[in-house]
Amino acid sequence: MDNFPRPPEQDADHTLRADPTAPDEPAARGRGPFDVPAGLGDAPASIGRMPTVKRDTYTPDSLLSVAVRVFNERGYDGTSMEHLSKAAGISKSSIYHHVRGKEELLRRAISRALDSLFAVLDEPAAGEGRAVARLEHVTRRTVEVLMAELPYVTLLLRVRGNTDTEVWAMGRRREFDQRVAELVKQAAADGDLRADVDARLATRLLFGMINSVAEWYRPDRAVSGHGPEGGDTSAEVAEAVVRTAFAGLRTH
Amino acid sequence: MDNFPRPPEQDADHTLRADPTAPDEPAARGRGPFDVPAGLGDAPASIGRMPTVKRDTYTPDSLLSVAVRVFNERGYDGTSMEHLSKAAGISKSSIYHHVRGKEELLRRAISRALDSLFAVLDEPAAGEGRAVARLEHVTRRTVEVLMAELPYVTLLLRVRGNTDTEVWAMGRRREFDQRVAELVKQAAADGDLRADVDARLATRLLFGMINSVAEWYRPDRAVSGHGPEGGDTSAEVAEAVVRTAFAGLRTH
DNA sequence: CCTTGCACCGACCGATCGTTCGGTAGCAGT
DNA sequence: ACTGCTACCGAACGATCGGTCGGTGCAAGG
Repeated sequence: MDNFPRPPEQDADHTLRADPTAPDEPAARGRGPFDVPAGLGDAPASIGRMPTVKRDTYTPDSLLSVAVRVFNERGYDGTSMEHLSKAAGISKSSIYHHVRGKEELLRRAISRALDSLFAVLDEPAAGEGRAVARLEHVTRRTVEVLMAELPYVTLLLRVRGNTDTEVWAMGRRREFDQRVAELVKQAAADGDLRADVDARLATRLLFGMINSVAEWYRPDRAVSGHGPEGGDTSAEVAEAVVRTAFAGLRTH
Repeated sequence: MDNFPRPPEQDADHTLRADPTAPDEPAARGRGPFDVPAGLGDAPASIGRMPTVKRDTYTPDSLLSVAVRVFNERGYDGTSMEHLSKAAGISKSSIYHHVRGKEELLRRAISRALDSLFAVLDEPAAGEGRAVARLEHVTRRTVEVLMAELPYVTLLLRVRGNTDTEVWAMGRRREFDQRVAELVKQAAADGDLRADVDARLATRLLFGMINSVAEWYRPDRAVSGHGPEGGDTSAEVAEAVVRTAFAGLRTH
């Protein structure tokens, strides 16, 4: 029905593995003093202490980036703390040194996504000019933010509402949606959008197109040069979404 | 970011409920001989036995319809056999009288979705005429099937690849996708689709729009009369998707 | 009346869940 | 040398997981 890359190479069975000591990812690790953890390199600019060299241990944020990757591969409910510890290369109990628990990881990730998305609505171009132009701007920028914060936004889009955190996330997401829906309604009132499709339905279809980018875009494949080989840059995809959504697939 | 109706009214906490005997849904049930199970009424035409009256106990299919509803509310991984037994109004062990286990329920549901979707590609109008017309037909019919088989297709769309069944489902779904992608490529070669958006990307955005219907459509709200109050019928939504995807949101 | 078989049950299984606890090695500051 | 702190560990917690087992009540067939 849709596109997606690899299934997460399969744990064979996901219950009762043959050799329970076999590591999932970052091979045995002697646990010597200076083993660099698995998923560093995307941590925020290290503050204080030794400024550049050595960045060794986990911070809540660097651990988060590992956790979010696993959440997206297996689903939040399908991810155990054991999975996270294997992926991070530290023991299960060590995770609790950095964060309160599994749900805090989810909350941090979703917060980050929501903050980035709401920031789009505060950009000047989202509040000035004709409604249809503001709507196009928000569409373009939302796609760009989605791609820049891909794993965090992806997690947000998949929330089901099973915990308090998830219910809160769904509520804030609905807020964002309604802000955009108002733009659509205004643009329709201006006569800039086709009248034969209801504004609420149009909003939903627009978001359907935008959000679907999270289903197939993989940043490692995007190395600028577009075309059938390399992936596309963020701006190129955003432009294609705007063109397709507003002008349609068909030639005229 | 998108639309959706209610979060599933919250179990408060989802671990360690205050009163472990409190039922989740179909109140206590004295377990008398003629308690009618929770989710009947959408079972296939009852074969054999007493033809009309009495339809009491579960069949694999009627149990499936209950299970799929819960799967969609809580997510597959977030649903325990205990959740299913509460929703069905029978004990956990009784479920195993009808199906082999949790994963068989998933497999049956996904099979049903895939069969319905692939059937669209075998319709005459999907193979005759100009590629762009065939593509429009497949788009329209896929939306209609998605709405008719909503819970089953929704489940398919959310599969993550954690088990063998899920990997198989993702593979078959990719097949469907590629069949449609070929139609897009052909229509682009005919000059009927805009040349400034790559065919692969166009396919993905088209599916993004189609599949997003599963995120917000709720059949109980669709009582024919369209407009701002009642929902829309299947054919009306499908028509709107085709119009929006092929002609775009903007007026010309 | 007796047997058969279906739909269902409570009790229980070992495994795994998220989380807690009591450590310990190594470094910085004094 | 001692203290305090950070980042980590293994072992274990009670709860819950998907699934199995040996029944039980009852309608239908003989």
